Amino acid sequence: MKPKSVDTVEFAKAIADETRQKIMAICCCELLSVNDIVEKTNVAQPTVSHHLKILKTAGLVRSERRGKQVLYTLNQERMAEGCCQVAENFAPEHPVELVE
Amino acid sequence: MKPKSVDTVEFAKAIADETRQKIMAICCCELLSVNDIVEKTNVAQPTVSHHLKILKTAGLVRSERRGKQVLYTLNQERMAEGCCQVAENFAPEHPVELVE
DNA sequence: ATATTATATCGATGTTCTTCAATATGTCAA
DNA sequence: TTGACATATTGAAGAACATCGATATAATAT
Repeated sequence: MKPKSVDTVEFAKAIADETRQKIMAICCCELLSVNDIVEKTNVAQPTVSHHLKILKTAGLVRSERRGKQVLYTLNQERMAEGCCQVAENFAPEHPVELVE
Repeated sequence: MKPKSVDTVEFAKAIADETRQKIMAICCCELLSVNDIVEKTNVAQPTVSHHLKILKTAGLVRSERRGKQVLYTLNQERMAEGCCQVAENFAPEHPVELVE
């Protein structure tokens, strides 16, 4: 069974911004609050929330409320799926696959 | 020694457009003239040239002049490298690799 | 209830991007 | 060298996007 299909345009658009890639890198292996991300990026809080929403809509971050805070973390599995789908579509002769 | 590094923001921006992905899909495994691409996409010729330039600047297509025509083809190797670099940066716990 | 803290939404502004008509450049044939 | 064809560039218009101040919503504690 194939993994859930990925909209490669939406995927690419979601990651096609420097600020978003900063955010993605920061919360790649960590569960961080919005304020943590604001402090680590020097980007205004509404801007961070805006980018998190885009990433969330694309399925690239998970979030959970912890008291007053909302914690975000990158969804690495979806990231890997997106990358594999792009490669499958546009580099069929250079196959790329998930390693177990 | 690591392969040539990829600017993941430039890579993502280059592929983050529906028209460009159409063009990429069309000339993925073929060497096509600009006019071929125009006909297959129903996009105006200047628009196609514009997108080809963006892809070329990002290193994602190769081109060669054949008489009056200029033939383009997708650079699958660079595509695969871009995908792997994105995965390496943003899905380190779900490693993705090029298969030989 | 009220104050405090954390995040989301709204609204405005400036920037970047896509698109295409018009035009320029390049290539070849007669 | 003139004409025809193929592609690239220019310039302009509109759409999409990033950014942030102001404000709304949500959760908690006192």
